[in-house]
Amino acid sequence: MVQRKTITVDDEVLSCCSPLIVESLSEEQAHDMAQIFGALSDPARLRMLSLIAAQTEVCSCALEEPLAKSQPTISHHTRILAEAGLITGEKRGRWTWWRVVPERLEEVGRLLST
Amino acid sequence: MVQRKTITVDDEVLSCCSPLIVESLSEEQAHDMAQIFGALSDPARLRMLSLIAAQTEVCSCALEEPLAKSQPTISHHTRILAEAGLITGEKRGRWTWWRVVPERLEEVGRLLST
DNA sequence: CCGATACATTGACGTTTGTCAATAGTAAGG
DNA sequence: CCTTACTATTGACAAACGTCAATGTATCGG
Repeated sequence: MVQRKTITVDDEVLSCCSPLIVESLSEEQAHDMAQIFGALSDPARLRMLSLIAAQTEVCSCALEEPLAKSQPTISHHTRILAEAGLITGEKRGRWTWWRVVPERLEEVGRLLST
Repeated sequence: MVQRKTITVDDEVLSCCSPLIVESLSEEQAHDMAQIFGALSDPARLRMLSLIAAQTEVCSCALEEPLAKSQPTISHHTRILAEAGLITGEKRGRWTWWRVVPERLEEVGRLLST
């Protein structure tokens, strides 16, 4: 399933401390980090992320209304957040339940720390 | 000067702890945060940021070669990073010297911390 | 089975973004 | 001044992005 897939480059980028500050980024590292921050660079996705974080578990249907976006758009955004490893989706019955990945948020946050 | 301008919304977004996790984001907050993360969502800008961070002060002319981009493109990216408050430019003589704003990086990083 | 429900995928459209050539602005040196 | 050097701005163009209608897929209830 797409929602459970994590991009292949996480470990290389986030394993250590802060490659952004410590060393000069390679093109690959920069590309991978850009993808992660790109997932955070849209208002709808940020609000979506905070909505999911507010409750511990949210199904896609509960996002459509507060974000005022169509169902395909919601699905599109959850996919992008999931591919960045920021949320995980578990399909139970007809619903897909989303939750944030706190460790991942911490990791990304540490990218900006000295 | 454009390089010294900081966007007006910084305080509202970054003053407290972590609005992303704590509360549900307003459209304005989400828009402003998205702009900041958007500045970090490009490989060229990330490498540029790490190049500036590596040395303490860099002039634009020293970025053109390692990034392999044209001069207008470099100027474009420095502008975006500066408008996000991540770097500051000081014009001395003919050169514009860029440096990172560590506190700002910390602030942005804390947005992702719980 | 069949209809309904939740979600994903596809295709299309307008907008934004990254890029560079060309041009303009500004500061230093003769 | 006039020229040279560094940077910003403008305009143009292709690629990427956000959005939604239409369609597809899978799951539950009857």
